[in-house]
Amino acid sequence: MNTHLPNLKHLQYLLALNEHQHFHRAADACFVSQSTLSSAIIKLEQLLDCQLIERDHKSFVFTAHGKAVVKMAEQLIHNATDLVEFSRSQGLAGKGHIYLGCIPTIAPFLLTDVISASSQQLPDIELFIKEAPTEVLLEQLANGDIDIAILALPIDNKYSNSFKQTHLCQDPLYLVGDEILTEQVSKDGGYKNIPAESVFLLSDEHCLTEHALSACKLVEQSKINPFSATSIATLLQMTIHHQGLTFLPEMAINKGVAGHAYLRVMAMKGKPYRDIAMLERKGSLRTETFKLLATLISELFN
Amino acid sequence: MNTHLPNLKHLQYLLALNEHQHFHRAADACFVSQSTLSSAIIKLEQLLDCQLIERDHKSFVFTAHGKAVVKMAEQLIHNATDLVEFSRSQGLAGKGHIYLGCIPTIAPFLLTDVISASSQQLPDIELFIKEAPTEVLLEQLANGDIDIAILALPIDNKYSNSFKQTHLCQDPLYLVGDEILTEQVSKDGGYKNIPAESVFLLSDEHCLTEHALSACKLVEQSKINPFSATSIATLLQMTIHHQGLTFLPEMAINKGVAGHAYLRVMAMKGKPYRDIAMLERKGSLRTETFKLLATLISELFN
DNA sequence: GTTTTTGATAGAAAATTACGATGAATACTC
DNA sequence: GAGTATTCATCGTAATTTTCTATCAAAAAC
Repeated sequence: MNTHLPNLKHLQYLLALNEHQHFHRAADACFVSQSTLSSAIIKLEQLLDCQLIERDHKSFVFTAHGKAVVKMAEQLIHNATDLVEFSRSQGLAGKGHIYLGCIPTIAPFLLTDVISASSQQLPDIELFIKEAPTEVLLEQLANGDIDIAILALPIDNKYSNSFKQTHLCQDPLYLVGDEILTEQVSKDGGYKNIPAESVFLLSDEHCLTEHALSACKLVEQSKINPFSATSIATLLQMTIHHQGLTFLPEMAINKGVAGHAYLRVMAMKGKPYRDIAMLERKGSLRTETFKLLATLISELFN
Repeated sequence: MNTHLPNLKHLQYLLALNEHQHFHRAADACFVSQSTLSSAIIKLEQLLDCQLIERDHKSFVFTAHGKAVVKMAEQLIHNATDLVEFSRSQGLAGKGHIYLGCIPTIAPFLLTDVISASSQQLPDIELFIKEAPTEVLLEQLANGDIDIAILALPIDNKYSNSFKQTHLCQDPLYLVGDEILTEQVSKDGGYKNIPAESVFLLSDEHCLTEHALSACKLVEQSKINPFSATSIATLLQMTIHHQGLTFLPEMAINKGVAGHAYLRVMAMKGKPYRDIAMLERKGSLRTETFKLLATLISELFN
């Protein structure tokens, strides 16, 4: 807090004076009295400690410096107006920018559809996507880097009770992999007869791994291959190459990722699924807007 | 006059809040009370019609949009501060930008010296030069496009009594040209024995032409070549090529423009000269600054 | 010489901004 | 678990800033 800054309204008066070259007409254009405009200019000159116009009792001219100030003021007013107009559109339901975070095992299968549906049905909303694992998303949501997060439940985090959850859909998990192995598992109803290290999983920060393990009730650590993939694409490549098994969510399969001739896709016992939800901060006032987006996403999957 | 714009001070409060992430510390940094800052933020949110921060009674976070507003506000405050600081330096004696207009028969011989001397002796002044004929300069001076004009007296213009004149120097005129002709003129004390069309002049908008004619008392129109040059360089080329005569000011000759082997330079009868003066608007408050520049220029020529 | 135009000024009114005290909700301490 | 501290919001009042109305002074127009 150092220099005193001018009142933007007074700068607008200056611009009006420059435009109309006449105190009374400029004042009219600003819907204020002539004396208001006159004293505002004087005030500006005092604040800026320099002469903006030279008067000779009947008329006036802008000084060269006055003209330079006008140019700068125009820019300033323009930027300020931008800021206001930009903000105004943000508060209303169904409008504004939404910063949306999404976990990597959802993003590639959900977001293209969401973005195109949203640009159709919610044309006044602009989405800005960030992809990050659950823990990072929760952090970003808590500190305001993103407005909403789309991820798989449950979440368990120091912030989690300051978030509001909106359930979006259930996403079933499937067993995917080598034909012989998938049939073996199907016949046995378990994993005891498959070779060691034949189950491939994503790395630990992906919650999908957790879901898959709890869904298949795989307890023998030896069946799990020590390589851990960091993306579903890599996971599938590893599975194919080593003739192994893995678990994929339906939304990925629907997008054709398991379309490789070698792969078999098989429903699992107990029809396990993951719950996909949208999170927002409880303090947010844009619930209406976010609900519109949530409804749109739900409808895409039901 | 349309949208209401925010108070820049309030935007500064917002920036302080962003920086300190704490109402009380931010308020301290702005030298206001915590309640002032708190209500200023609320006021901003009302004006912008959106949520900038989300509070939960003990703490708060900036929304994604709040962060965007902070970025824009930073830019805005920065520009506003620039405007103020830029202006502040303008009013003081010996400081600021000076927009200086000069006629083309002075500019090339005076300004390089003036600029270098000024940057030495008046380092806080920055000169911006415009070159234009007298009539244009007077117009620009009157409407504030330039702060001061340097030109040859006398001036006679609808604005001229709203200008203040500062005499800078006397600039003697010399007869320049073909050896035989210059000696002829010198011997005769007049122009009756030189060939027709052997006197070369600048075009009419250059006041030097007027000065030259009144100085030499040349009445016979037939002696004047119908070609009229638009610059001293061209004038000299024409004079040399057609073995004619012309008139040049001392400041041009001192800069070596008449250094061509063929040319003779001869003082004229009655030692005619033009008066060089600096003009400013009577309404200007920067007289002190302009006087410093005038003194500097005078000293360069005395 | 009077009227009109134009910008400045003074004093009162209105609006805005700021302050101090208090309150509510939460976290911290012992 | 009661007491203390921290933190931001709120309320009423005070100070400041902005604006208005009316009037003035200078110059131009008629």
